[in-house]
Amino acid sequence: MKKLAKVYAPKKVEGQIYNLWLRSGFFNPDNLPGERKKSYTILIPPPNITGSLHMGHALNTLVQDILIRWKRLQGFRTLWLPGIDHAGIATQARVEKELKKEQKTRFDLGREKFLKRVWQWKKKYGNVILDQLKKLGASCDWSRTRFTMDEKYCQAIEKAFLHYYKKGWIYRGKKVINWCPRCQTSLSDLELEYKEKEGKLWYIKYPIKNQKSKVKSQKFITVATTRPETMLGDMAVAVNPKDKRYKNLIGKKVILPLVGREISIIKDKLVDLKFGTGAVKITPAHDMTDYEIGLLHNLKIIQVIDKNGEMTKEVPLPYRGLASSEARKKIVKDLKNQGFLEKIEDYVHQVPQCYRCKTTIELIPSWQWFLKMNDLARLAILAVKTRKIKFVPKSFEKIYFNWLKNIRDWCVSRQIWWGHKIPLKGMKDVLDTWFSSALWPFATLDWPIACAQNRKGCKPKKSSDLAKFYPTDVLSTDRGIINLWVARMIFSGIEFMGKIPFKKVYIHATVLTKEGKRMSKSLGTGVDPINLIEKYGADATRFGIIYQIMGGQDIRFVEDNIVMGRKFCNKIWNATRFVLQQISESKTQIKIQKVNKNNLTSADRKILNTLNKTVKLVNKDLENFRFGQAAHKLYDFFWHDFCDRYIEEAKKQLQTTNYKLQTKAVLLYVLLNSLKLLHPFVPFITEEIYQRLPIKRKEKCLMIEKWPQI
RNA sequence: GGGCGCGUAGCUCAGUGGUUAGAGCGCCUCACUGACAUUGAGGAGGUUCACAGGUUCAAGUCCUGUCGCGCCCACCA
Repeated sequence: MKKLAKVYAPKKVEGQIYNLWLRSGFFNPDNLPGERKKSYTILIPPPNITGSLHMGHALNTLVQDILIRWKRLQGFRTLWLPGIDHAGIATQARVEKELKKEQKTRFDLGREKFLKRVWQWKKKYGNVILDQLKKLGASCDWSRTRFTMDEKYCQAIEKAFLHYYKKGWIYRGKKVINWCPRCQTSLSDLELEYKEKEGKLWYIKYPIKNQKSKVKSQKFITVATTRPETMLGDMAVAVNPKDKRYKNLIGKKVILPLVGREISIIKDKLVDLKFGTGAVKITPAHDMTDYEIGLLHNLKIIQVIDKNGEMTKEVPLPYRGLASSEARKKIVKDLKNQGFLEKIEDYVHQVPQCYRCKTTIELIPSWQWFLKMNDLARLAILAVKTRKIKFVPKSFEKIYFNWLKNIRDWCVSRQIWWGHKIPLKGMKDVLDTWFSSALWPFATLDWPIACAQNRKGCKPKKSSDLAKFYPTDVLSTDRGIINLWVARMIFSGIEFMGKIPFKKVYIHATVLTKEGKRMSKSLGTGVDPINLIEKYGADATRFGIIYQIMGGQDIRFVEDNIVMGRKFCNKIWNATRFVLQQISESKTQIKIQKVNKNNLTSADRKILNTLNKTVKLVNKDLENFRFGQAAHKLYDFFWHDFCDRYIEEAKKQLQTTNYKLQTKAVLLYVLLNSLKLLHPFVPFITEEIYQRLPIKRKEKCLMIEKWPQI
């Protein structure tokens, strides 16, 4: 037995230990020893191929690794399946940014060459995060790594699309949709970010036609708008039916300034009588609400802004071809000159922008593919209502229900190039990247190939992964994609597999800066977990982070806890040194399995009892996703109960011939069981120590030992 | 505009209505005695838990309101 160094040096052991695990093959459930009848499965939320590890990933990885390692020790057939996401818009935007350095656009290259470029990118950066996860100690089954554009995965997408299509749930239609003029694509409502901007509220006077002029009647109706350039597409002015101010104007015509078009004054409940003047200009082509009002009132749709954010030929000559922002300036100037501008107010409002490139969104009418959401939303709601799927913390179910209850049909087509083609003849569009993500829980397990189709849908072949691992146990993710991703996996799972995709949805805390702000790469407020691992070691980083996760509550990250983690690792190391020193002096074989109950001192009994109690409490905490609480208990047990109290007492007992042997046995017994308990949290150091432990009946790895029984 | 969460020691956070409110980090004093100075022993630090009311025999813990902070949702143009 090699002597342990006085100070634990993580760098010396982490790489070796990770290789030991890889060589063992035990990350793969097929290689696990023993019977292991029950499976336990987690699928990793696939990181984008554009990214590198940040604190959110690190935390999420720890949560999943702790659960998997714990269940593996408990004798489950554990699968933690890793993978990566092609991340349509995000990746495309990223590669376009690279191209920009060469002063090129994707259109300069053309579709084929551009896609070649993206695949090169994928090859280079596709596995960056997954490789970083290994540094954290993630025990994923790398042999099952999936990519959303794998051939098999593409088959799943095709199958799913056609299924919906045949059912009549996917249809093509022209609607007002969110359009990113930079990415040149449609976006779903969930792909917008709202940013507060200081703008103006322009009050514009629309002259009322045919005033057979009774002296007192109004000559104008004034509307307020934040986007005067859209007025060129106005098809009506709407007021609330209850608004007394305008009652006598309903049905009258107004002449649209600058355009000369005659449009009507209509009534609609959707108009808020408290906002602005209570009269709203209705532009069905460039506003969601206006579009809906337009449908109800049979208004024509005239598109005045095109896909490049420029004015179309539907507008009067002076404005044609202008960028919408230029058109705005000119229109305001002209309105002012012609006396139609009543006043301008400062106004702060939320402006939608593209969640990937931050360009301001235009709303334009466009032909797109939509997936009907009514029935699917109902399935998704039911699964959570009936508690088949539980959110932890439960409060997040509200966000989920809220979205599903007010859902609109999902615009699933995108006008980008990087993604899955819509599997119909002659279609150039590609699918929303989230359409493929929605199939993750079963597409990664080789649906539909693993299926024997029958009338009721998919029946997985017995030997397939799909049969063995679906439904999965836990989905752990960030709150930001509850609707974008989680909800869609739930209804997809039920629709295609006839079963929910996972039983629990764990929404982990968000890691904020010390100031309580979001960590952001561009602001330089992010903390790089890889740096922490370099500085303190992976175990210290793991323990320090998880120690702070006390519930759904967001955490403000401070390095202090990582310092604590490092000290704790050193404590584990040195307690081991002590125990090993005692045992190596002894010529007698220590039989830890047979701690003689009759010869125990009160200190012996106490530590054994406390150990049992700790096992029980840690189990309970982990069952309930209380990771921080479990870490606290283990810390207190190991440091205070074991080191401060028992080891100190043991030093005395070791002087007494009567107790000497028994004390050694208890020391080794408690140490071994502590290692097991600690292993999910600090896997490297515990494995390293286990490898050096002089015990009989040793497993190849601590990773596959037996979790302490109570 | 609606919803959710938070405001406890210098910092980051724990605290199932019930004894003198806890931990880690930081700070101070002492101790390098064979596991560990990434340690051990001891200590200071909360006008008592943002503020104001209320329920209760009893409130950091429950209720109402106010202020401050953060997040999510939303078709006020």
